[in-house]
Parts: sequence; C-alpha cells; structure tokens
Amino acid sequence: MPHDPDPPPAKRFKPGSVFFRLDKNKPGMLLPRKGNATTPIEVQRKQLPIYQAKPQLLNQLRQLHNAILIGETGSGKTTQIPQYLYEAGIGRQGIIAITQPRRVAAISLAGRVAEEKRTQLGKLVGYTVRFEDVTSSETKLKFMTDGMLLREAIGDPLLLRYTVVVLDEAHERTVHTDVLFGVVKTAQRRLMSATMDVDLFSEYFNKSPVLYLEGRQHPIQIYYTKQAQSDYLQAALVSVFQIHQEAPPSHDILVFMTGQEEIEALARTCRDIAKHLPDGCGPMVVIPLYASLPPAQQLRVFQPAPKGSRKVILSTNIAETSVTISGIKYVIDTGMVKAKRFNPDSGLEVLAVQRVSKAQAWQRAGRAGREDSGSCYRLYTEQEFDSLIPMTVPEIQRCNLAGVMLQLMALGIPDVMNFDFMSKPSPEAVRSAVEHLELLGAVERKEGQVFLTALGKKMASFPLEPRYAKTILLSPDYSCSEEILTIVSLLSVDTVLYNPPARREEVLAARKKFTSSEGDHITLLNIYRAFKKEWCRENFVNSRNMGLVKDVQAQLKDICLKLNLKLESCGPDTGNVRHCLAHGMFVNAAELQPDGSYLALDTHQPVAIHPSSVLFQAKPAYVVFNELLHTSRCYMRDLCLVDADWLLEAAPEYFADMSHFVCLFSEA
DNA sequence: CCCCGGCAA
Repeated sequence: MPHDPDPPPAKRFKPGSVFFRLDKNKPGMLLPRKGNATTPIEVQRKQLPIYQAKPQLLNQLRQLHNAILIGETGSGKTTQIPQYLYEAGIGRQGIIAITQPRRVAAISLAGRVAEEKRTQLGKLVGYTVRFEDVTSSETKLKFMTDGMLLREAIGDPLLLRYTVVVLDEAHERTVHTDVLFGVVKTAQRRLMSATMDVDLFSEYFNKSPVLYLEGRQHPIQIYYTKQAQSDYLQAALVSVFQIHQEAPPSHDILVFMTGQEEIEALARTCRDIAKHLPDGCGPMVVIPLYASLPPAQQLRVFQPAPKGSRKVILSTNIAETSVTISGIKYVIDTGMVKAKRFNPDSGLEVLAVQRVSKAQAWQRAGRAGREDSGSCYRLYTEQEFDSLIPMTVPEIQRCNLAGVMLQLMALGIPDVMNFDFMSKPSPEAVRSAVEHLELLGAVERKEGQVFLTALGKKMASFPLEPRYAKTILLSPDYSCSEEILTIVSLLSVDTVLYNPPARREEVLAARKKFTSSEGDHITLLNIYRAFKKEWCRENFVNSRNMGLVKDVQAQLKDICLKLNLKLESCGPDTGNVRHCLAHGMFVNAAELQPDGSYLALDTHQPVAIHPSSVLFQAKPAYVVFNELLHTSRCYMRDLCLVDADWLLEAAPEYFADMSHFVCLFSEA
C-alpha cells in the first residue's frame, strides 16, 4: 500500500456541547472556591487545558443565555464546565443538567465529578438513567441520559426544575438530542420572551455565540491509498500485515469495519496468516469488537497483549464513540459503515453498507491519537475522501418518526407537524409517522391539526415504540397482559439469543426445546418462562440481556398499574397472545402467495421469512412480524402465526379498502 | 428463499 503522507488538516475541533441557561435571573454572587492545590485531584483539574480558559469562559457564560462550546478531545469540558458553572454561581438556584447519549457516560462522569468535588455520589453530584436514579434533594449537578431528560419533559415541558441544561456530545445528533434541541429552545424562549429577541434564536445555533476550547489531541499522520481499492477487506488485510512487519510490537492497530460477519472472517484470516509469518515478526493477538459480542469478550480489547505481541482490534463503529481503547497507535479506516436508512414511502428501514462521512473519518482517525501521536491509514484515495459528505446525516432524518411524534404531542407541543427541528425530517416522513399513529388510534385529525387521543396519551406513557405500547394496552381484552408484557420486554431490548456462528449446530439443538410452531414470539416466551440464571450458557441465552428484560418488564408493569390496567396471565393458552399481537401489529402483516412467496399486506411488497425465524422452514398463511430488514432481500424478522380473521377484525376499515387486499379471502 | 452498525426511553 502506498504511503503518501498528507499534511494533517488545519486545526480541527471536535464539535461539542450546547449550553443553555434557562434562568433569566441574574447570576448569583461569584463564589470562587479557594482551591487546595496540594491535593492531586485539584492539581489534575488545573492541568486540564480548559483551566487556562476558565476566567474568560466564565465571563462569557455569565453574559450569555446560550452558547455552543466546541472543545477538542481531552479539553476537560464535560467534567469541568458543570463545576465551573456551579462554583461561579451560574444556575445555582436550581439544578444544572448535563445530558449524555449513553448511560455509561452519564454514570462514570457523575462518579468522576463527585470525586473531584470530594462528595458522595448522589449528594451534590448525581445521575439519572433508566432504572437508576442516584440523586437527592441536595443534587445540583445532575448527569443524565438525553432520553431521560426527554421523559422528564413530558411532565415538565419547560424544564422548570433546571436552570442550566448542557447537551453534551451534541454533535452525535442522536434522535433524543435532536428532539431536546427543540424542547430546550422552546423552554428558553418562553422564559426569556420578555427580555430576549426571539429572532436571535430564529436560526438554530447559527447566531449563537461559539466558544472554543483547546484540547490535548496529539497529531495524527493521515495516509491515503494511491488508487481506489475495489476490495476494502483485502486492503485492510494487507495494511494490517504491512504495519505488523514494520512497526514495533507494542503499537496496537484498530481497524474500522462494518459488521460482525466480515469482522469474524477477517479475524480468522489474520490468525491463519499470523501463524506462518517469517522470523522476526512477533505474534499477533486478533480481537473482534462489536456490540452483540458477550460482555466478557468485549472486555478483551482492554487487556494488553502479551509482551512482544501486537494487539489488532477489528471493530465496528462501536469504537468510534462508545468504546475507548487506549494504546492505539494505528487506525486503519475502510471508509465504510453499516447504517440505517429510512424510506418513508415504504416505511421501510434499510440497513446498508455505505461510505462514512468526513466527520466520521476524522472521528476514526482521532482514535489513534489519544495518548500520543499516531497514524491513520485510509483505504481510499484523497479524491474519494474529498467526495465524502461532510457530516453524517442526523438520525432523525433516517428513522421512523412515529415514536418521536407521539412524544412531542405528549409534551404538549401545539403544531407537531411543523416542529422546529434543527434538521427537518422530510414532510413525507412526518406524514407517514402521523398516518401510522392514526392507524393505531393514537391521534386524530381535526381541521388539519392532529391531536392526541386518550389512547395516545396512555401509549405515550410507555418508553416503547407506539405499536408495542398499543399491544400492551390491548392485552387486558385478551386476558394475557402478563404474557404480552414479557414479549414486549423481550422485543424492546437487544436479543436474548446468543448465536456464536462457530457453534451453529449446538445452538440449533439447544433452541429446539423452546421452539414453537406458533412463531418467534411464543418461542421467546417459552425461553423466558424456562429462564434460570445458571442455565444461560448451555442454552445459548445472553444472561445480561435477559436481566435487562426483567428490568424493562418491571418498569412496564409499574406503568400498567398506574394506568389501572388489569394484569393477568392466559396460562398455556397462547392463542390469546397471538390474537392480541395480531390486533396490535396488524400493520405489519404478510400473506402467503400461491407460489410460496409472501407479500406485505400494506405495501404489497414482496417479503421473505428471515432465516433466523423459527418459521423459516414453515409456510404459515398469515403472519405478523416485528420488523422488515432489507439486506440481500427484504426480510421479516420475529414472526407470529395469526388468523386472517384476527387481522380483519383488528382493522376492518384498513383491510376493507381494496387496495390493501391481496388475496385475504381468495384462497381458503 | 440463508443472516444483523450504534445508542436510548
């Protein structure tokens, strides 16, 4: 591979946090803490790059009501800014909220800041994430997931409990952060409309002051290929071994790839080749990294390789943001990522391998420079890099909006169709979402406006996709709320099924005991009913995810109790469960055709049973399914056997419209 | 008819 050095880019900043002050009261008295500089933790704080900027920063923040902070990696902004605000008395009258896209980040940051403040976690400094609330009446600095703040906003749309909201990692543009942009902006405008010119906020953060912070990122040498590579996997393989032969063994390599399958394949190839290397080449430890890997195996990336060996990590984009590995000297970037796209016309999410954005490529490169200078080998040409889109399309423009729209309405936003998104989703996507909610009975249209129905209000109280919430609300009618709660919990977390590809036969044999001819939902229910902690390993069940299912189920049960929903079990009569699922999921129905293929009943699109389904070999006449996944074909995943009558009865008008008919009655 | 990036409520 040619090594053409490319001058490192001009100073780049990692896009950072959005800071909002929600109080219009004058900032409180300045109360600078006389730091005790003899203690290591305070020395550490003062050594952070942000410390130099502190006086200037506070001066600016004191005068501003919102700001965008751009801080390079390692500037210390996330841990220090909340403390500075508090120490300076900005927003001290209430609570300072700092949101994070990920639970682990919220928890560990709270821990770190509590340590710096020398207080017990849950007192002055606390955190709130799903299933865990470590705060008290004393808490003034509250770290939380963005999803959690959004949930809280349903009861408190103006976020009156908070005086300052810091939306950290705003550049990641998660759906939750994007919705919060609008919520926080509304809250702020309401509070400040008396004094502030609303026009200042008319253009999202464009006119908001931007403050820059220097960081500690080390220089990274970027290399491009001379020619475009037709096979990025081959190129990655060649690059790994080229580095392996030339670089000192203590320099670890991180390779960014797209998915489990190609990672496992390349891992095997690397291990094979590494066995037959010439003398002078040290051994190589190849470690795959992707989300569905069991936790114990994920932890392997943090273990140093034995002395003299090189660690080579083959990772999905999980290592871009979620997992930070130290000691990486070389990054190999295939330039590809597997990502979701959404087609509002078909309502179909497509999972496709595509090119990364420039921002993503820089993020990947940055992983080589966390402790020291490093190198990034891009397996594409500089021209190809130039043609990449600058920023990743925000997720809000790539996903089904039904849940977001329901939540916005529950927040009491007056005109959800025209909600002030920072990046507006297409009108088709908004319309498709509202139509979906209408079909579920969650919203009604009156004079061109959409309103939440009583059912919709109840649906919004569940932290679930609307159709799951609907199915739960229907379940008392079928005397199977216990079973539906379990099934919905199972479906709303990552799969509890552990499928190591190398042990496929064993997996199939172990799963046979639970397999139901009624489909995947009932099979999952069987597994849940048989679940015991100690049997997970032999039954290829992911015990961590199963534990999460229990937590989710308890949470949903709690909400059901608050809504006075009757909780009962249908016992062995799983027909009731399927009847209820048919009623709740009728939009996702498919019908067997005379030629043995399937058609989705809503779009008339050809669909197929995914090979992972227990119904893969079967030919049920009618099924409902959880999701469509477009990979090599359009696959239905998680299927449940249903009767045609149940579908008709669930939505007579929907199916009475001839355009929805395929041959619902024609073949007996 | 043969298979899955990553968060989160």
